Amino acid sequence: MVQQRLLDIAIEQFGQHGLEGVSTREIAAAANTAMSSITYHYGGKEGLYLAAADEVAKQMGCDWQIDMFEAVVASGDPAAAREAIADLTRGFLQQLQQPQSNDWALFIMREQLQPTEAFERIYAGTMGQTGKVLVDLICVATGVQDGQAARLAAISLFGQVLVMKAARAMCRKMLERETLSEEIIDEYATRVVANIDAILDRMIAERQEQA
Amino acid sequence: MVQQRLLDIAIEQFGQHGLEGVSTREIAAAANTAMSSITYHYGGKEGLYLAAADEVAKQMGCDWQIDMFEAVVASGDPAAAREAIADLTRGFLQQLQQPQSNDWALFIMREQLQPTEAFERIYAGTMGQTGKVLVDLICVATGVQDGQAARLAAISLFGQVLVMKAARAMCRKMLERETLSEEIIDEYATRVVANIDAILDRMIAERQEQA
DNA sequence: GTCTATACTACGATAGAC
DNA sequence: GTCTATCGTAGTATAGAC
Repeated sequence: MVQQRLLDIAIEQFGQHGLEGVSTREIAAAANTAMSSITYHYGGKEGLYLAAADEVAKQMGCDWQIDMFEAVVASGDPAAAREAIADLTRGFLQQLQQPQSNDWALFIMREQLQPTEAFERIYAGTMGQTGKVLVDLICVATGVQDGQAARLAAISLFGQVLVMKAARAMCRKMLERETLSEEIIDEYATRVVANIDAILDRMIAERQEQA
Repeated sequence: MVQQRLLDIAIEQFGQHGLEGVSTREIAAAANTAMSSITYHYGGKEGLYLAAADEVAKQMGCDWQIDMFEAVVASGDPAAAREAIADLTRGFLQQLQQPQSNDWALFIMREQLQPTEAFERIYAGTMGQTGKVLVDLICVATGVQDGQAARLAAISLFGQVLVMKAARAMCRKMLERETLSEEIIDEYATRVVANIDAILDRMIAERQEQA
């Protein structure tokens, strides 16, 4: 399928070099087709970019099932929620480590720095849903009612995962490694899960102090 | 000064659009000079880019004094180290919030995604030094001897700060705000400092368990 | 639907006037 | 030092053949 080939290569190339860093000729050549196919199927470079964003939103969350986490939220069980947060964290950290996530992760990072309409499309998909579930899980795990407090906490948890991808070059330097092996990532995941445990405990203590 | 104008605009433009996303003509025009000035002063586009990276490394850490934190490390006082980590966190979060950091922060983010020689230069400056001090402070604050454990912890702390800049578009969406006000950032800083406190306590407990 | 050929614009580098 | 002029290359879009 010419269209799927074009999309895959578009995500890879746009992610790596940005919208302006790639030529439609390059993308077409890599997809073994003529440049004018892009004009025909997507109306032009911009159209292909937005189509790639939709594809990113699709690929991003294909691995996990939000429903399971939503069920935990519905159950209202704090211990289960805490376990679910740890699972979500480990899963996301592992997904970010897999090479096939590189393409769409780069694409998203670029859109974070300079959001365009493409970011709206991506956030409307898996990203927004996952964020919402994480916030809800934090509320259940801590008993916190204040949505704002839970959202801020969710961001701080997410940051600990994100950093391994978003500041990967710095992490490599700090850890004095050429590549970040699976063992290192596992070690880091253990650290982050312990951190989250400590943070949730702290949030519960804060809530009880207030009362 | 033509050269300083070129550097400032280069950081801004290269940061926003990447090396290939800007033309030397645009940069020269924005600096009110001729394109050939870039060839003359920096040898070409590439030379200007590397010069911009050096300028970024300079601007990045101009605000704070590493020496002060190094003195705390030398003192070996755990309570002072903990306070220093909180100060460093708050300071960096505030610095990232200031609009003038946008230009060089974008430049660095781009280099994290696709490191070039420019990243080496930036890391060799403030970034590497700050990272090292943070690791040392964590060792002092927790009594942890294992450098690797401290480095992983440092990364998780840094991630909580970084996320507000690197995933700003997502944070805005999650917090349902068009702009991230100073109040929100203060609230977030309070959350992160409390998180760090809890994490350091947890690390001390882990160390005592091991013994 | 997919390709070739072509029109038009903008790029970076350089030479040379001042 | 800073400018203008120009060269060769590469970009997107489009028209038309098959």
